[in-house]
Amino acid sequence: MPRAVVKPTEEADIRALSLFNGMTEESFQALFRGAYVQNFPPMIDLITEGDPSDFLHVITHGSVELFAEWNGRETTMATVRPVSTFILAATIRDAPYLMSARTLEKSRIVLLPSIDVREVFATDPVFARAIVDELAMCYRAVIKNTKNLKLRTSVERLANFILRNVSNGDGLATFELSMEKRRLASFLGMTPENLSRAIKTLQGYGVKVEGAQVTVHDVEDLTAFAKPEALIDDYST
Amino acid sequence: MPRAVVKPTEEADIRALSLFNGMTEESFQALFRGAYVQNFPPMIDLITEGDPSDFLHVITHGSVELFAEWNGRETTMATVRPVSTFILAATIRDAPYLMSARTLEKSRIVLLPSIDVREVFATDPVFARAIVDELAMCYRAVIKNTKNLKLRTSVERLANFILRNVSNGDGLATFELSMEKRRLASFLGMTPENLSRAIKTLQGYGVKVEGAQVTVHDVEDLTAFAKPEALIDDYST
DNA sequence: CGCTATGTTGATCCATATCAATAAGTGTGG
DNA sequence: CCACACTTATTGATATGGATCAACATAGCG
Repeated sequence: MPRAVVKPTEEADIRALSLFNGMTEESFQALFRGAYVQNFPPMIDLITEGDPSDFLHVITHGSVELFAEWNGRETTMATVRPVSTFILAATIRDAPYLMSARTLEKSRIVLLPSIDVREVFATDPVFARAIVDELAMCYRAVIKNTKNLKLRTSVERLANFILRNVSNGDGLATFELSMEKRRLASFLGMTPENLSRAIKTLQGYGVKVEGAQVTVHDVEDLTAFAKPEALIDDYST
Repeated sequence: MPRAVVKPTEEADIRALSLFNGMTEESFQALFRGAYVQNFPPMIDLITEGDPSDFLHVITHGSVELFAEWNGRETTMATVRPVSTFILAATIRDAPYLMSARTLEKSRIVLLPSIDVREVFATDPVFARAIVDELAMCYRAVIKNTKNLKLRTSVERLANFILRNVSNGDGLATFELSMEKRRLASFLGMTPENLSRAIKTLQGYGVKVEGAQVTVHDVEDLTAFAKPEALIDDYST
């Protein structure tokens, strides 16, 4: 694999991540000494579940899908976007990956040797604290996701997904789907056919989907149906 | 609430937990200075989701159910047994609990003020490392659980649950259910009625359930059906 | 003991998956 | 730039896993 230099602007982006922004320059350099960067085309497998976790991955451009397989079935676990890290827990525990990862678009990935991450963790208390914060947040995100899956029907999950995305906007109740519908379906725990029908069901609550463009005409109405709540739908805590 | 002294044997049990066993005596004492212990009857609510996380909980006797609610529905997220901690992530992030907890039997709980946990975390690198390990393990456990839920049918989940429990035994393919069936059903993501039928279905694979006693007559056969795999069913990594 | 909660079984309903056909994009090479 | 191939999305028909409702059995527990 061709090893590329990390661009200065890129390094700055990564350093701005909460995981890295408080650490000493010395620690940061120690982390990046063994790092390398690569550009990947779409639909390239980056990691396969079960493999040893040699690198902490940081995505700086593009998008990556985390997915899992069992007995011939496959499900989307998450989609990762810049700038963020993924598979931190496996790196920390020096344990095999539980999920596979593939690029969805042309993507740029920084690879930090896991051994360096563990090394710096041991010497830089600020970094240690940041890793704990990050892990605790990831843990809580997965718990929220489990509640979402177990307590809601597929239409309710879709309704809340839509609300979460439009509310992030600038007041205009519209947004663009950031992934293919079939991946969204898998992420939400349903089939593509079922997603199509769920969208139709939500038309009754003022939701219109044209291609990737989602518009909510009556946020009140959709909210009354979806009943979003912080302990499931707020990804910031 | 009556505040009780932590018994020496109990303190030893807690110190033996991987989370605490490497830390300095000084740190350990700092953690336990503000600690208190309480005995609770069965079916007492210990914490309610949404509440601020004032204490890290350690269960030393009994059993505790972690559950979540939304829109009038309730689901069992996990059952906690001695000696282990729970709601570590909320404590670390100083964020509201995502799950509620109630005692299932008479239980003894040690409460460590969250503020002390965060304080000692900042000063004791061994403790910091242990917390990270614990959190990473918890994170991975929830990911495994999500894979279990999304990739398997309810009968498959039950089959793997049974295998996981009998294989922990002494070679004899039998074990006792550690919780009521309705809670097991909820944990596995199904209704009690459905669990009854799932058990019947597994009779065809040599599973017999009499009360709480589960016997597997043909582990080979059940394994062939359940297809357990480390990346979902092994809780140790 | 008898009450109350839990568990089982049966009948039925509903949500979601599956199968199948078509339509609509999307990318590729001539 | 268009035609073709291929993937994705939609729609309809049907099957099925699982939920719900109801009745009854059973087991804990005061």
